[in-house]
Amino acid sequence: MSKVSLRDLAKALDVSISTVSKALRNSYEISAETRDRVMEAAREMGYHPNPYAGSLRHHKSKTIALLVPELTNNFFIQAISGAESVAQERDYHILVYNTHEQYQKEESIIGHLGNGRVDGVIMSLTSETGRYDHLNDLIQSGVPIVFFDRIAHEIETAKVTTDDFTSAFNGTEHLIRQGCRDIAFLSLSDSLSIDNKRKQGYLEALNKYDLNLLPSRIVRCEGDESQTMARIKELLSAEKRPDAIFASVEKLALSTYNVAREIGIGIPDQLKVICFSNLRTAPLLNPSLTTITQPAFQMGAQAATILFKYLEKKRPVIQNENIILKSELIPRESTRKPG
Amino acid sequence: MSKVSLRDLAKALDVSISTVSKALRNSYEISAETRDRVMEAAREMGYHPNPYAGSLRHHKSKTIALLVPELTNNFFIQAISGAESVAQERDYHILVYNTHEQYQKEESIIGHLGNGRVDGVIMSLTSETGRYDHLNDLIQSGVPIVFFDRIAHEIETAKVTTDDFTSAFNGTEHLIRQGCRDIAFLSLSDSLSIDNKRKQGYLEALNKYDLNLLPSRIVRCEGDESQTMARIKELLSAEKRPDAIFASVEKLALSTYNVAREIGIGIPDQLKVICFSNLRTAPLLNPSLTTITQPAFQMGAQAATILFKYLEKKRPVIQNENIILKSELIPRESTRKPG
DNA sequence: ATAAAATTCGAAAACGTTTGCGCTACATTT
DNA sequence: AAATGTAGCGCAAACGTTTTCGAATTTTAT
Repeated sequence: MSKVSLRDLAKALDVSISTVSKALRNSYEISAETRDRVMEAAREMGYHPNPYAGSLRHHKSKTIALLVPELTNNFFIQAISGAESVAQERDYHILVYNTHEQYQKEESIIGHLGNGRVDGVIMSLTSETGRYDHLNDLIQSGVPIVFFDRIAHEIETAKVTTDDFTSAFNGTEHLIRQGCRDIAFLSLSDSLSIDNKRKQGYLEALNKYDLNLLPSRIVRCEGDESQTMARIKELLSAEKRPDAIFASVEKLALSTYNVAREIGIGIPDQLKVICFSNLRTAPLLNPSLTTITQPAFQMGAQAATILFKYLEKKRPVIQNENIILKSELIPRESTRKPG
Repeated sequence: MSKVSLRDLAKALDVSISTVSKALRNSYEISAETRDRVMEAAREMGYHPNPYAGSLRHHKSKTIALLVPELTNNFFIQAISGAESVAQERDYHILVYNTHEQYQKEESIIGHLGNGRVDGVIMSLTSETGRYDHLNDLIQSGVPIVFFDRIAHEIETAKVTTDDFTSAFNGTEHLIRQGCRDIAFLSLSDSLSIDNKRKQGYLEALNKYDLNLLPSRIVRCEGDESQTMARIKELLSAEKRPDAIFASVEKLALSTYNVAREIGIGIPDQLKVICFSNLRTAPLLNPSLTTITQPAFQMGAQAATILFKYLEKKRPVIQNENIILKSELIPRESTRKPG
């Protein structure tokens, strides 16, 4: 019942270990007769090869790591799900790590990955991550990385993102067309690639329509839920408050909903809200939420596909490549024009 | 830059491999001086031990597997997150697998886990799972399993669940007190432990209040989104439709919302809805959704804690144990009494 | 018939660790 | 001065595979 090794099989069949090994891998060196005997015995005794012995021999683990800054997040979960589905097809295993938006954790986890534990890494950066030595070291040690969404431009490898600039531009333009003239932008972190792209798209749209910007309209929301709620409440309680909110990420929009409800601001009449989001319940919210929805599942699947393509090579060095998928702007009640 | 092994260190320092190994593990056999030299060199040359070599030696992988029937599901994600957080504390690694509600996948994945790849397993069953041979085999081969939520009563091990019967009873009672007299129950699968417990709690409440049950009021919703939508639409379009829906799982409640909106049934006035759910946006829905919320994060964390407790032992055989955590009924608009 | 070639298998090294044991110096005890 | 003890280190086996190479046997060719 317990572990059965090649040696056990060999002993039971009175052949050598190497014969058993070869028979199981269908080597031409082994006669059909012995092969069948071995196969039969292997099934019967419930033999499963020890994966780590093989890994040791081949310097391949058939395992990849997936690092995300948050687990309880619809976007990242869908991305993980996408990567998982293509990994499952290829009989790869996935180690999942939560970096909790902390650079220190990211660095520590990456440090545990460079010694053969995984063949490759798919990841999205922490909002704190500003230096990339740990990542370069990992790549130098022969473990390729594919980034998705929150990428490091500085590193030469494949990156799967969405058209953040254009989407943010379109989203902002949408707000303007719905009559907004004073749009605030809720951002997560200054060091985040996507956040900056989105901010620039937002600014570009303001520029196109000659809307001038108060510096206080760009609000960085770091910290936990209560802290961001406080920042948003401050913004919305001011005597001249914005007439729209562009939230860079989903949770900031939800916080906005909560604050608006708390201090009695009506959406969309007094405040319009749009955000990047993969919330399945966006259509069911009160009011239903206008979203820019990223193809999260496809992003994860794409990242995995690229990684596996390179893993098949002998020395996998991933070429610089930018895969940019399109997000979809879905207008709903939260940005409805009055009347 | 690339892989550096004990051998490389030994060569560089002109000592034996075993000296290096012992020095790094702070063995008393090694002098403080050489220990420091070794440590220094290890840091300098960027040595990280190959985990699989150690696994091979120790028959321990410092890795556990997590099997869930769905990934894009708030409950399971929170549970995974809980397990991940305690695993990270103890420097364990987590392999995540999605069984996609398919028995065949569950069986196949479990088959890949019995050969030393993982030290233990935390899992929730597929809605298809009716036989448990694969799980018993795994346990027999020395890999302990801890179940959470969707458990197998037939297997002697630790199981982390919630008070499904009581919660369902209370939820149903809540509906009755809000004036409902014809409550339908939306179920996922007949073979699922939790589903049956919940159904029984529901029936018990009907019984207590002498409400007799039409058989057509228990609706099994298998298949994909469109199929369950069809079943629900059928239920709600009948000339005598129920005045409340108790959804066994979150997604059935959301489907109910969609159907109600589609065919113009007002919640809560014409139909009240309650469900088991870990949706963070439940308070923001239109109308806000009354939920029975399971302590998903804690369930995952508990399951992991128990597993690790046993993994520290030499021969980890987990004793039969039922940990039952309490869910919380949170009344909201979707079950509000008229007037 | 013998030589050559093909078939089938086993011995052993290797992957990178850990660890029990033995060996060498030297220090300490009688 | 001999006997014993100890500190510090290296040898080698082991974990479970895969794979190269050579040995043994059988088949085929001459």
